[in-house]
Amino acid sequence: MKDALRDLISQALEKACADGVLSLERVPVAHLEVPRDPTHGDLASNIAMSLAKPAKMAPRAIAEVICERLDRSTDLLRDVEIAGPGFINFSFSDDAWRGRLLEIISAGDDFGSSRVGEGRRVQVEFVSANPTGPLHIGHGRGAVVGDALARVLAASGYDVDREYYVNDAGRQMEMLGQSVYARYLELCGRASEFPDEGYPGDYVIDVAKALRERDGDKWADAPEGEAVDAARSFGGDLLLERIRVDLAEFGIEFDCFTSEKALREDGTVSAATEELKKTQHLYEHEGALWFRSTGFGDDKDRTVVKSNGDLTYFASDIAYHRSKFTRGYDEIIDVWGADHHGYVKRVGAALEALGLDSKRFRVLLVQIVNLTRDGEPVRMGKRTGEFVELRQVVDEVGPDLARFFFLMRKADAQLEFDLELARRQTAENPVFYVQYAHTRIAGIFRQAEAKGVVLLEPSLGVAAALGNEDEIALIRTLNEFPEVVEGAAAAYEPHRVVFYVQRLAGEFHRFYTRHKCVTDDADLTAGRLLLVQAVKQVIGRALRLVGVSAPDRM
RNA sequence: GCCCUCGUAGCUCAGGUGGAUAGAGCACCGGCCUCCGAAGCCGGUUGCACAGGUUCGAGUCCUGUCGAGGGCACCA
Repeated sequence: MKDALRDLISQALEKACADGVLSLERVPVAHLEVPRDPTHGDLASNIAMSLAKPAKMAPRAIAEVICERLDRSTDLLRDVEIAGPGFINFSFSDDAWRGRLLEIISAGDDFGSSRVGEGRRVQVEFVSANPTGPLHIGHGRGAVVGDALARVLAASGYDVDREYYVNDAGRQMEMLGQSVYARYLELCGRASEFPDEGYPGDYVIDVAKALRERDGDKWADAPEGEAVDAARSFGGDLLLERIRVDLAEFGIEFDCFTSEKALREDGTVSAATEELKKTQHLYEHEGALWFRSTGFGDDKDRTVVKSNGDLTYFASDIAYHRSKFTRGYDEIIDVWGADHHGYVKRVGAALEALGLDSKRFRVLLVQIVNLTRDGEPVRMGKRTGEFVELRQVVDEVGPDLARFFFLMRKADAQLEFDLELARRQTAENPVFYVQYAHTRIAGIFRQAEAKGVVLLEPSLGVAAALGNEDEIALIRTLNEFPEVVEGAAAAYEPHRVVFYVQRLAGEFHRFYTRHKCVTDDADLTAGRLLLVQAVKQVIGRALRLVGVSAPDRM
């Protein structure tokens, strides 16, 4: 409908130019949007205002010119009016809306999908937590945002891959190895000294136990270096597996896990470093090799090769991101915790230095989750050993609530998660509000079936029974869905889908209390069933789009 | 000190890429089930941190001030 209207406006503008009442170098495409205030029609255009300057005419006069030349021979429009400083407000006819309802139903679960992505390959990298411990609630937020974003992009016609980057090389893993080794020695009844910077969490003991179960006491007498290596690789594998299971139970899966260690071992990192050396953006200082990231807007230059010859983590990062380009992705999205925001510039700088288009690289920063219990902050951190694991939270409140909750804010806003409140609200919360709308509609159909109502094939004739304000308003809201999804994809803001579905559910609940669907009037019943079927379809699709279930019974 | 993200109702948060009279939920008070599930609906009070600027028009863009959180390693 929007496209049809846009065409009508373009025609009117061209006609106006031909008539000589309007002089424009080129006819612009009208921008149409749904007005906040429903009394301002179904769609509003500000085109007259934006043309005021180039056409050297008063906005309202331009609006007049357009309206006079608008083709009204079709039954698309019911009303057109000029309002305020020069808005043109369009109202569609009820017939047009009923026709739209049928289109929505026949599109089925494809309604909401689009092809704006044009099949472009996009990679979403998210979670990417070090396999040095279980996931905590902050990772959960990143996981949910990344997953929902991937789903929204896929629905918008992108070819999406989900990737997890495993930082399994470097110091953190070394500390894990030493920590596990120390616990292992304790279990074997040997003297051990727990490393100062080690991981104190109890899970490390579990890992040590598992190692001992597999290998017995053999590492207790092995050279320490070898034993720590074994502990590290065993622990890393085990913890990564545990992360994978936790995420899978949360409904999140990845297409690909890329190992930093593998990138180092197969020469990807050194190759990227060599490549960078050719660019003149590296220089030597005090025995180390530096990247001149300040040349690309960074605060300070960054080390790539330490003076002892080791490659830094940054070197791996450069190589890893370079590999994303060579793997043929058109767009690269990283979902990072906000505490890593300092790295955005330097990675972008490195890509640019390598001659890659850093505009195709985008970082979505997910802000910190402030965990509280009855308003009191809960301290977290692997270092202190006290933190709330993601799986505890998911077990406590369920995956649907956890997901929904994380998506009720935009990613770059800080979020407070109150465990006690979440637990208490389990019976009464926004997810159930939406899911309840879905089950209510399922209930309507159960009722209809019980009463022996025969469901009719969708047709204009059946839809003809619909026409009151609430019915048309509901269709109008349904119609907004594809644009919401498109907008969410374009802005990388999956939370928009969540807000939309809450609005739709609310509108349905209101409709439900005001109007009965299964009535004595067969025509009205058929029409209303058609309408609520569409509502159920869209709520279901929207919920699944953010990974939340849409049950028929609760 | 420099950088990043943010500042909207008592609290938690939206505000669709600059539009018309800024919205939800929670909380508080009062109503609504002989009728498709009351996990619902209806009614009631308050707000864009502050000061400039850009233009027909700013919660939205720019600058500054104040405030919150985070980041500023040859750590990962």
